[in-house]
Amino acid sequence: MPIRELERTFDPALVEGRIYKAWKDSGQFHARPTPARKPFTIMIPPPNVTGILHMGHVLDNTIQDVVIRFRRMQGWEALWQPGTDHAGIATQNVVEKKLRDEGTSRKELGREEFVARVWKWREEYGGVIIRQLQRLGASCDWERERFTMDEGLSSAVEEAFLHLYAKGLIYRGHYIVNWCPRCQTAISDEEVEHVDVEGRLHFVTYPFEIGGTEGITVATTRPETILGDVAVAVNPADERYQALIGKSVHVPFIDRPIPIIADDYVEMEFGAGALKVTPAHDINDFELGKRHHLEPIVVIDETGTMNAAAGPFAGQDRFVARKGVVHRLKEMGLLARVENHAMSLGHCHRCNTVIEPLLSRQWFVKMGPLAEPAIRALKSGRLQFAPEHWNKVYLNWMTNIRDWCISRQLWWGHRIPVWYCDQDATPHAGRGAPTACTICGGAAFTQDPDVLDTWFSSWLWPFSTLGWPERTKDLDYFYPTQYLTTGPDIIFFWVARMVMAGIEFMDREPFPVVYLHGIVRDEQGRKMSKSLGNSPDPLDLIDRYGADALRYTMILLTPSGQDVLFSEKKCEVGRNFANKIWNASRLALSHMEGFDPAATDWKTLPLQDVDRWILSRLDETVESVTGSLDTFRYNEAARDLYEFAWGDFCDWYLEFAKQLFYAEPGPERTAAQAVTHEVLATLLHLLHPFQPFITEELWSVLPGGSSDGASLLIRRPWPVSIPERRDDAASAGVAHLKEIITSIRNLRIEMNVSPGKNVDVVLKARPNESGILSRLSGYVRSLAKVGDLVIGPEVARPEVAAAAVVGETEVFLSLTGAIDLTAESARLNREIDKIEKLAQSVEKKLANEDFRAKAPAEVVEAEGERLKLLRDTRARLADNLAIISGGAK
RNA sequence: GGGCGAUUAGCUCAGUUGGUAGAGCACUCGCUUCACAUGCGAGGGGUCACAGGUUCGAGUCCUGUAUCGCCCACCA
Repeated sequence: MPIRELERTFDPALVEGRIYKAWKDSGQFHARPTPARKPFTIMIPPPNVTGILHMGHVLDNTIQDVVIRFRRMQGWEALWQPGTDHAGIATQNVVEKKLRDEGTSRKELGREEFVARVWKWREEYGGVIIRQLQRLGASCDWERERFTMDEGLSSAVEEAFLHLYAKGLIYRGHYIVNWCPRCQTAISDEEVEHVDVEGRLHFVTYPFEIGGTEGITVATTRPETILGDVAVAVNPADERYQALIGKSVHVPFIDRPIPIIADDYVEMEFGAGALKVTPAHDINDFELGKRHHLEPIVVIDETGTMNAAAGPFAGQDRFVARKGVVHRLKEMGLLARVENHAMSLGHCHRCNTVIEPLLSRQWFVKMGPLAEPAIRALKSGRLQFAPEHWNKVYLNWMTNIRDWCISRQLWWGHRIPVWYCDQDATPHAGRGAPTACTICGGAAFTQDPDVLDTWFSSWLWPFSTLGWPERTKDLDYFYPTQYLTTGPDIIFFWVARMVMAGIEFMDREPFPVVYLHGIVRDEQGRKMSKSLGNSPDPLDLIDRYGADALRYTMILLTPSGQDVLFSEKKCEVGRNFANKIWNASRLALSHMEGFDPAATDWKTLPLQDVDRWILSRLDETVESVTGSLDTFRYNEAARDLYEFAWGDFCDWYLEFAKQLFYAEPGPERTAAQAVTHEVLATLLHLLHPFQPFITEELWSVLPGGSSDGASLLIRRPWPVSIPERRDDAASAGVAHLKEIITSIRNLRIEMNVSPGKNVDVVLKARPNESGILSRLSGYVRSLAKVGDLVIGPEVARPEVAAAAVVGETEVFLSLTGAIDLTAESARLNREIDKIEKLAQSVEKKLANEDFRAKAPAEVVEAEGERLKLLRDTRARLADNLAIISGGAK
């Protein structure tokens, strides 16, 4: 193809849309049960339906797309299952905000109408993130897109609930839960984010007599909960309080008499050694209260406001009340002192409101029985994390697991499939209301108003998306999946729970391997967030740098499991690399006229040393990239490709090949075309998972490539290693050649030879190297701009010359005109010093008897060889120095 | 309180069985040479956090220390 048909600079905007359409139209993303092939299944971590693409998604989905394309090319029936998560709280919040802007509210609309509005919102905006993923190049099987509120997935949720209910693993009860006063719902322990804060520890005296100031002093960080106190507790072994145990004191403000009780739980050393007991608003106090049969008193309601039981503070916000309580205590002389106190405070994962521990009636899943087999799965090796230190994190959580609060006081979500008899409140679990109450025979029922935690649907994702509870063909074929990758932030929310669900409902772990990548941070190492404004918009980056560049940069930047410090400028690496590939292809294509890869007979092609060398390097690259992808070292694969494509193919091979490209047509020229074509074609295959758009585009214009649906690069086979291609002798020869060329270029600059001027060079080489160097002499001439070139074992040194030693070859740059002898001798002295230092360190090593005796023979031998070479090099350089010095007089 | 990760060139980071320390960016010098200035060529720059230990040999293995970061945890 004539080169003018490809733009001088790669422009992603011109190709991305067209290529993506070609993939989708060809149906190449669609996976179906194929008996002849093995399934390779990846489940997309379903993004929030409210979400917009952020850098974390970019990393996550790029890795997955690299993997799925790699496996697809390897011949697996590769399914990447996409979809979105209904995200109960997040979505409800978004729609509620919209209603507020419209001047109405959820409660005004009523439940049914509100849910209808959420669905409508989802129709309008829910697809944003899906379209964004497509722009990134994600090759999901979009025909299979699922949503956690779909009919099928909802049915799976009911099935799971009823199954666990029947087994006695779901129960309902009054417990202290994490309550978000803003979202006005209970949340699970995992949804609470603990933040270290500097709190205040208030030492409050509870008087023996009403109105008195003599009493027992307790320490508390939450003075407003004083109103709900039912006891003061001390340690039974604490001598200070022995006499007081069993006596009673009065709660300030409301003068309620409460007992002083003894319990081991109280730490004598902490605070005042005495603890106020508020069972309704503290998890520990709740347990303590149960042990001592104390009735909890609720003083804070579900909006975080003090209720009627809070006496004088009723109606105040909890934090306003705290200030008021402290102020009044001081006035009453009951505040002994206040200390600063470092503590950690729970916040709502969704809205960052301070969590209120609240006594309420909720549904729970009993986790112990589910965790046990999930622990065994890891210990037996059927499940592994990568990097493996996450195994410990998983095990630690699993072994200390607590029951899962699954009910949410929301309207958007899967409603709990339990109906209560209107007469006697007996609960009945089932699909739809029962016909008659099993206890009283009543026929009127009301469904539980609460919905289930969003993760109660997400944890079923690996099989619910494939049809469960129906035993579909897809489910049989594609479950279990082969691989999961996600961020460590959802290891408990999602990963661990999927393992438990997979084992419980499918009798099989959902995946054998979980790869956890790092978190994308900004350059200062801060987490990217909306409020900090430090998160670039990935779509904007795609517009400016291209999806290929963004993908490649993210992969290159992400070593296994480490966090990534991202900045926009780093996208330039990926962009420049894409452009390099583009231009190398332009060069190659401009010399392909008349070349037909199908007609290539490799057996008769007159391959040269440089051809054998680049084919060797290509084969090494195929092997290393495949190996790295197999072992989740994506950044290493990307780096190896970068080095091969840029450092070997572009910098050297294409420069070598130009010699023949511009030569007369003939077998040698055809060989150069064939090798260039082969290397480029293979390179495009290897790069395709990382840079799908540009590689697909170039493949479509490469001879033998095609853009028709059948031979899209996305469906081409992954290159395999061809060991016969390796040629160590040619590789060593070319390595030597490159060093010599570099050395001549260096001498030219050191000697101030102008870039445009030819120089004459003499290479004095060992007999065994003269042959290959002579064969390669044309490359020395063109790449180092050499005029006369003499090569041989017995060649004469030019009279006026700058010299260098490369391996066992002496390089002489003939300088006919003026030579700066001072500069040259200074340079030689520097070189000699460098060699001398190296030689001395090797000598010292070899002089060590222990080294000679204990190190492996081949290491000792290699060091010996090295010393010989160093000494030889030094001697030759010294000779030249002597000649220079002689000539200088 | 427990666990984990990090500490290598000015910056961001690679470095998988221990055997002569690497890349990109930045920097210096020189080049618009017929694929590419998103480029080409040649360079400078590192007691691999610190202290011990194992070893003929340690960035790499072991122990400890320091600093930073993350996760888990019911001392109010």
